[in-house]
Parts: sequence; structure tokens; C-alpha cells
Amino acid sequence: MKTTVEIKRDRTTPATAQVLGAALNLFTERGYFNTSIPDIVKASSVSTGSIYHYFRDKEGIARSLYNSLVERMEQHFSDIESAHAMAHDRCRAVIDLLFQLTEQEPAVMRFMLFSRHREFILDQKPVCSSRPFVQMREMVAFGMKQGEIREITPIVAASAVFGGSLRLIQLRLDGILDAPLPEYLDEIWQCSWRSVAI
Amino acid sequence: MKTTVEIKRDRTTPATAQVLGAALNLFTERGYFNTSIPDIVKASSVSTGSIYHYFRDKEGIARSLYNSLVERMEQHFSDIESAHAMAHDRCRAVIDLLFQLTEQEPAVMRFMLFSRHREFILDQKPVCSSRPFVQMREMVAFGMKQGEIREITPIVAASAVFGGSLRLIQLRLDGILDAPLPEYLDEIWQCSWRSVAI
DNA sequence: TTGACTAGAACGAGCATTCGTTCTAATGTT
DNA sequence: AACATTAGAACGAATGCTCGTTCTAGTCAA
Repeated sequence: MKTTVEIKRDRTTPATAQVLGAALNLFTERGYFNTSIPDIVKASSVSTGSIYHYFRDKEGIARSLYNSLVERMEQHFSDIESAHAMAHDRCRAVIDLLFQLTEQEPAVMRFMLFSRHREFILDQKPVCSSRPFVQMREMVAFGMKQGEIREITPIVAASAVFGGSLRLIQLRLDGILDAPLPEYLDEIWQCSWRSVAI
Repeated sequence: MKTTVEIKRDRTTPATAQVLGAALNLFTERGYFNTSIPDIVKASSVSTGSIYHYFRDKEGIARSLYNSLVERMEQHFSDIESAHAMAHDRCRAVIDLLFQLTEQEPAVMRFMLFSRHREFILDQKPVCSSRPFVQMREMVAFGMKQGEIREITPIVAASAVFGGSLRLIQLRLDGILDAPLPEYLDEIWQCSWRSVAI
């Protein structure tokens, strides 16, 4: 039996979508603490009262945003695991996806990877221990078990495989890189895989 | 001829050191915006009046902190360049240094690498384009010119060389890694160098 | 005595949040 | 069909509080 609360929480109205969209942009452009509720009201065209009708408080907006984006990323990664059998192909597909997402939805990427969530979402674990990041490490561990990847400390291997690409994403989001990331995919993937391949 | 302002800015009193130390800890533990001036007053045992005597405003504290740490890092890197002639040795020494600093002064590392300075220090360039990061990229570019490193897009090479280690630093600071970083130095360096070596 | 320094109370702006109200549309009642 | 009832949704002015900053008075060293 569903409780009223659950029903309410699951519902997605146009208003909440507008609020979340506006919040995503503002939070990534100026940061959570430089964004006021009045700012969100203006950007979303949803009134203060309505915002507090749908979300417990300002932190609740950020939490809801974070959860939905993490969930979405989880789904992407699971799809990749289904589509590819080898660790090599899985890891490459992950980087390909992240590069594309960075170009298409930089705000999403900025919020997921480079916001300091723990500063504004209380009792939040670091991003690095969220499901998607765990999935990435599992892919590498799997590759090691299958003999695709050299036997080294698993987390070191995972850092070697994904570290360079994550760095490129940061450089791109910070405006240091002018060209779209997919142009670098082959080069960085060659480096990454060389670093851990047998 | 020095102006009064410059003289004042250069002076380092015990009080300013206490304020900067307290601010570093508070900013990295809770974040800049979750730290109030009263918090800094308590933690530093320096009164509000004195703080505003030495610093223009709250942002000034952060700016002063940032500049002093960047300067310190620049010096370290220049020393490394003097001590080693090969890109291989220089890059390895940089990682070694960063790993040691992370263990000895995690707050410094956290503030330098993983604070979102641009959110609280206005008209601040992204860390990635600060001198130390440029120095790191120059080391790699130099290695490529000397034939130590394969010919690929320079910034991709730099990301490949340092990306894995920076990732490990983040994991360590976020509490995902239990062992001190220097234990992983040999492994990650092997990966990093393999990824770009001729 | 003078000028640098210290102190912490007082100030006012801006913030997150609340509240009383109105609006909308669906449901029930006759 | 016509009206009454109700619950959720929307609104934005009002509230109370926190914070960065300023101010005034006091201390100390030279």
C-alpha cells in the first residue's frame, strides 16, 4: 500500500522540472551558495510558494537534482555493461559517453563531477563512492580477473584508466580546451589502455 | 618606490598567520560559505576588528591564502626543474611531491586542488590555468621535444601523465583510500609513464 | 602623545522560510 | 444540469535571523 507521501514524492510536474532545470544552470554557473531562492524563482517562473510546496527546502532541490542525475548515469553504465562483454570495450564506451555528455550537457557534467556536494547536501557521501563510480571501478576489476588488465592494485588501475579522461573533461569545462572532447577520444584511450594492458 | 599598501600586504604578523591557518582549516572542512567571520574569530583567537584591519574582507582572506599556496607550489616545481634534467624524472618528482603533501598537509591540497575558488574569489582564473599547472604541462611538452614522450597532442599527454595520480589524491582525500599515497607511487607511475613513453 | 593595533557591540542588507490567501479543477450531491 | 464541497496548487508579502562589515572606544609600544 502506498502512502500519500510516496505518491507525492514520485510525481513529476512541469513545475518541478522547471525548478530543477533552473537550479542546475544556476548552481553550476554561480554555485549553490551564490544562488538565492529569488534567483530560482526568476529563472524558473515558479513562485516561492510553489517551490516550497514541492521541495522541503533549498537543500531539497539540490538533493533531488543530484539523485536524478546519479540515477540517470547508473542507467547509462548498466546499458554499457549489457552492450559490451570485454572490459576494454566497456571502459572505452564509458569514456566515449562522458565525453559526449560533456559536450551536450556541460551543466549536468559540471554538477555531477565537480560540485562540492558535501558542502550543501548534508550527510552526503563523496561522489567518488556513488554507484556510477563504483561501476567504473568494477569494470576495471572485472578486466583484471579476465586477464585483460595487468595485476596491480585495482584502484590504481581504475585511476590510470579513467584519470586522464576525467582530467580532460575538467580542462574542457574550465575552458582550457577549445576543441570538442570526442576529437581526443582515440588518443587518450590509447594512452589509458596502454597504461594497464597486459 | 613601495606604496603603503604594498608594504602592508607583504607584512606577515602572527595574527595574520593565525587567521590564514584557521581559515584554511575551516574552508576545507566545511567550505567557504559555511564558514562565518565569527567562526574564524573563534578558531584563530583574533578579533573581528583585527581581522578587518589586516584583510579587506572575507574574500581577501581566501585570496591571500590562495596566492600564498600557489606561490609555494610554484617554488617547489621550480626546484624540481632544477634538480632533474629529464622529463621522466621531473614528472615523477612532481607526483612524489604531491603525494607527500597530501599526507602531510591534506588541507593545503584540498584547498589548492579541489576548492571551487571561482565561486568565492571573484575574477579568479580556474586553478588549471595557474602557474603550477602550466609548469606541469610544460614538463610534458619538454619531454616530447626531447623524444622521451611520444608525439601526441600535448595536453592529452599531460592529462595521461598526471590524471591518474590526481585521481588517487582525490580518492585519498575523500577517504576512499586507506593507505598513504606514497605506497602507490611506483605502481601509478609505471602506469602513467607507460601511457606516454616512446 | 601619537599611531598602530585590538576589541566586540551595533548595524543593515539579504537570505531562507512561513503564512494567509486565492485560484483551479475534480468530485459529490441534489 | 446546477451547485456545493474539497484538496491540491500557486502566489508573494511578511518574518525573523544570520552574516559581513563598520564603528567607537580602548590598549599598548615607542
